[in-house]
Amino acid sequence: MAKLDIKSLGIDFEHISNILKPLSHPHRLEMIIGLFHNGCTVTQCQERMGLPQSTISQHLRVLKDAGILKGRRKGTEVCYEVIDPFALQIIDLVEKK
Amino acid sequence: MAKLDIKSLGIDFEHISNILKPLSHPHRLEMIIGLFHNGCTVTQCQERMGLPQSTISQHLRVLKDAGILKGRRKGTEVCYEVIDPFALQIIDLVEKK
DNA sequence: TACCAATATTCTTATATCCATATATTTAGA
DNA sequence: TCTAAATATATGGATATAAGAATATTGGTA
Repeated sequence: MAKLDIKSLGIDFEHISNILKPLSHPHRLEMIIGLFHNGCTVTQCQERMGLPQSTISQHLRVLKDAGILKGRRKGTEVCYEVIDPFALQIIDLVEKK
Repeated sequence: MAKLDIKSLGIDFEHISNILKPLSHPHRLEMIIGLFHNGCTVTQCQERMGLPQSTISQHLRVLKDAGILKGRRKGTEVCYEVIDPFALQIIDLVEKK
């Protein structure tokens, strides 16, 4: 029986790990799931996670640079939301786990 | 409308990122998916990926230490297989993508 | 036991990540 | 325009990760 060559699957491993890597940090994972449930602003993240503001901002930036989040300004606040479909699928798995 | 506290979800973020992190490397991702399609031994990985044997072994060790893989010895060879259910779900997503 | 193939480990260097402190930027409102 | 609140960026030190070369181990077989 001939095996299916993995290359024929046409998977872009670089791209996928560019999504997975930012998600694979406990703080970022908690932050991103918290966006749905407990508010999407930096300050709200900061309050529930108990981390310095700059640390929160930096984690959000990693997620934004990866194309996972985008920020929407409302006055002085920025509300972050998940925009990457694959990331959404992962988050779904995590929540069901 | 009262928001659901994220803590009530009881998600173990540390544990999840301990699975996600090892998966979030392009070589390891390719390796682990190749296990299904193109052989599960170190040598087979090595041949299809074109990396030094020690590099392959080290990546497999990371995955094994995380509890994602286990190795089954057959004589002089070791056949690796995925044993973590969450990892299997991720792999499933990746293949369907 | 001696040897070979397959796999694992050690060691080393280079690079990346994490996270806190301090500082800058942006926006709204007086 | 001055100020305060929210967010972003710069910097630096500690730690972690990546990967290849060299070496060690394990298992089968003569």
